[in-house]
Amino acid sequence: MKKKLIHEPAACAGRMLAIRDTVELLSGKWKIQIIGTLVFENSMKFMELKRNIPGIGAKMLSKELQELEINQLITRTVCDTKPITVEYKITPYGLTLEPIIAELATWGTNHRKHLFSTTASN
Amino acid sequence: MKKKLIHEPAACAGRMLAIRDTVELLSGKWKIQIIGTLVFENSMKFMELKRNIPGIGAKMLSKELQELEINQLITRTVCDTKPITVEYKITPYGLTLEPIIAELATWGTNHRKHLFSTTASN
DNA sequence: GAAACTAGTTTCCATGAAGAAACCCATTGT
DNA sequence: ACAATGGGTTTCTTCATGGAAACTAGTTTC
Repeated sequence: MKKKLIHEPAACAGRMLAIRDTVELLSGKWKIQIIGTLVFENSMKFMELKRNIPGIGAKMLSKELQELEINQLITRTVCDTKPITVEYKITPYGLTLEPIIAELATWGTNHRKHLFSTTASN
Repeated sequence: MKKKLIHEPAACAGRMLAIRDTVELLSGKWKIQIIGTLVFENSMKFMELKRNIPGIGAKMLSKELQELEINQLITRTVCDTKPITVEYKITPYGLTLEPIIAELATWGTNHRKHLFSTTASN
């Protein structure tokens, strides 16, 4: 039986390409936060999102949402309410990002503890 | 027994903070690629890294490596070879990023297939 | 009629990220 | 003497990111 080579050059290059692809799709200061929120809440209005993500401006939010919609990670639905509202919802495909978001969250949480324990000993 | 509330506001905000922390630590065009390479290869020289990450310039590489070192994700060791070489190595702490890198890689790989199957039907 | 709300778009501007190229230093090879 | 190699740093310049504020537009409330 041929031994599986972890460092097979082609596999390594392909892996790096895949990583680049993912990172590029989630590039920009806010996309991960938006996805993170929508993975959690499933669907939100424009203003709810704006309130939920402190610091983001309307322009940025609208731009990032457009890009996420283009990549089919979220859907945009105009609701026929009195003052018109727009609902942004995560797609099943967008939900496949959940493991990434979860890993980012748990790592960040542990990192906080790590910082505490190392700076406390100074 | 009290039911665990996923949407507990404090937990949600903390989770978003954790995500921001992680993303910020890995911000920049190249850090994830560098970490990805070092998680895979364990240790590399400066020039090896430069060759392995197509497109990166010396300035960027050096800057990103410094930042990663500050955050204790990698170590920098000057080797006493004839033309001096510097070895960059992932730390045990840096290795804890492996799950994130792995998720990014698998998602990116699946995304390629997803793109194929949707554009092929056009 | 004026103001407020939602959901943006547009314009203008400042900062910063990133690339290219030149340079530095030490050593080895020719 | 000169070029090459490894590991950078410095300078200069450009382009993209992103923020603030003003504006549009339809509907409802005062």
